[in-house]
Amino acid sequence: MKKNPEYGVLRAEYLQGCSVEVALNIIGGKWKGMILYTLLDGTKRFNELRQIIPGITQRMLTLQLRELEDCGIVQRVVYPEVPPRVEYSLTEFGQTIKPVILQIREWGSSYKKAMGGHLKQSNSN
Amino acid sequence: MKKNPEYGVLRAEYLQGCSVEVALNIIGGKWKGMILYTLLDGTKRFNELRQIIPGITQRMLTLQLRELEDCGIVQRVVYPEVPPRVEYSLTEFGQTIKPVILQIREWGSSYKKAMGGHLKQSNSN
DNA sequence: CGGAATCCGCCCTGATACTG
DNA sequence: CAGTATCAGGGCGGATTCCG
Repeated sequence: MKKNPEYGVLRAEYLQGCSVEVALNIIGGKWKGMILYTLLDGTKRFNELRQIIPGITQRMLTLQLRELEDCGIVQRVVYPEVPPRVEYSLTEFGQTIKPVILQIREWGSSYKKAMGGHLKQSNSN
Repeated sequence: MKKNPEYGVLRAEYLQGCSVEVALNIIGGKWKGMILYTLLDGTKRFNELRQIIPGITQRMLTLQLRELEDCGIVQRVVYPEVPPRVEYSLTEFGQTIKPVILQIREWGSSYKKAMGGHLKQSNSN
């Protein structure tokens, strides 16, 4: 999901595959979920996102935001100021992903609870 | 999520990160979603999965199933027959992922509907 | 039938430096 | 502040071969 150099254009590849694949192409990946989860909270500036999401590099944040923008999920607004200010937020359609992300989070939480005690201490070998 | 050579052991890395990341580590990736979606339907044999999931290679199916097994989401049952028969199914806890996958599919479906008409024909340039 | 093992290319990702 | 440019490495994933 990262070959077309033309930004701001919904690419056909985002619509390939069954519905499950289409959705996971958008919210899957290493950073997309966290970015979207962060944006559920409301509009965020670039460096805000960088601080909230642990471990993400500037490059990756930029690239992933571009893809989400291309998907029509995230909106990017540039304010012509000095120093520049860029704000990211969910688009109107992007808002519809909120219950999905929240349910994913809930399941992840229950998974941690269920599996937290099952960690083998055999890695002390 | 693919370095530990010891199978059948829940690895700590599956529990790292916030709940959203934990969940997406399990259902994200290129094939996991489709595999889980297929298994929602019930127990499947190895080659059944291979036929149902378009484009997956034997290697990838094996690797992804192993990871899902390590996560405690998928159960692998080997029948000592000739020729061998191996059946995969969701574990009891794995069943809890069903509403998540279904909601992901639903969102993907609405995404296709919403964006299907927005494809730029500008690639005819 | 259901794998395991090996080889290998590509691209994803990180690190670093530079810019408007 | 919010990027872009460039380079380098590692691992993801495909193709192929072999096995019980």
